[in-house]
Amino acid sequence: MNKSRVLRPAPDLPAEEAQAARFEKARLAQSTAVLEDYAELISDLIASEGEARPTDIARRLGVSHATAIKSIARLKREGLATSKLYRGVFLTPNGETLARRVRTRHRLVVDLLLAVGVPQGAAEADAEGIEHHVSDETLRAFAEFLDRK
Amino acid sequence: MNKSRVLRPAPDLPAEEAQAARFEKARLAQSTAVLEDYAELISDLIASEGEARPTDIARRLGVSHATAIKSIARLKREGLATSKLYRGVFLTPNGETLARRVRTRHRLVVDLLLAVGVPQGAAEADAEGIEHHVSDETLRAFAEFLDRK
DNA sequence: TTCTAAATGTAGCCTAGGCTACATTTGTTC
DNA sequence: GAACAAATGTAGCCTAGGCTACATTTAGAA
Ligand SMILES: [Mn+2]
Ligand SMILES: [Mn+2]
Ligand SMILES: [Mn+2]
Ligand SMILES: [Mn+2]
Repeated sequence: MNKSRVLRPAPDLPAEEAQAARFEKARLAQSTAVLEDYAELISDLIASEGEARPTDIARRLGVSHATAIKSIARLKREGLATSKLYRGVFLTPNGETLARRVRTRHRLVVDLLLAVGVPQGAAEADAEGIEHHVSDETLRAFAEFLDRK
Repeated sequence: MNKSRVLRPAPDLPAEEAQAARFEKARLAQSTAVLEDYAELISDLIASEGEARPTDIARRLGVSHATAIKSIARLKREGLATSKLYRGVFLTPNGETLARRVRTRHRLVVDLLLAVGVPQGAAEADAEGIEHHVSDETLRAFAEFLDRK
């Protein structure tokens, strides 16, 4: 055993666990970030183009089409999307629900950033990553803040 | 070729590229998030406990010690940390610089969230993920907003 | 109808970051 | 100084999400 463990006062265990819980939450959010971005994008493409094709999805995301197809496979596996061979991608009801939630959240995050004075370009760029870590509770606070303004 | 590509008006290419750039930026930020959290945590542990040991790092992060050791290996590979066999972990000058920057940013993000009305617990939890996606430009806007208040 | 380019799909490779199980070293205690 | 428990390190496995190269299918054009 390391001597320092004995000489040092016991660390604050609850605080340590709370910190670990925060990191775990961030890791969990990260693990669904890709699903969220795909759902939002597929929904956008269907709305604006009438269909969501793997190539278009890939180009918008800046990844290869092979990568996009692999992620679409995960979406299907998780019950968020469907597609038939050589046909476009569609969202299941669960996928649609996710897309709506994600789109709303994305917009609110951008609006909040703009409201506190972040320049347009930075707001739009940073929101793409930030959004996935904004909890419902935080989102509510953002909405209330924007209302008050 | 898909018929719809012909019938549909040409999509706005610059906008598509801009969107891809935003996603790419988010992916890049994600790829350094782990390094940032480790640097910040190692610095905190050295400050508060006098040393940063793999077991303590692992417990604070909520991962196994094997995972922590593997990530520490990456920190070393990237010139951010050093360690000798069975000894604790230390930050290189580059690692220290990173830790300082990350700690400052972390605090600013929490403060900004609190300032717009996010409850303490949610602010601290969400900040752990959000921080990695906050650009310098956005951070500056946060600082100015907090100053104005 | 046939040809051909684009889209789609598949295979196989890589890295990061999780994990468990096992081996080694250390340092305290007896 | 030996024994033991804790810490540290290693090995090997897994999944996600990147990539390139190649195969197949589609659908518009000739
Ligand atoms: Mn996003
Ligand atoms: Mn988004
Ligand atoms: Mn963090
Ligand atoms: Mn942090």
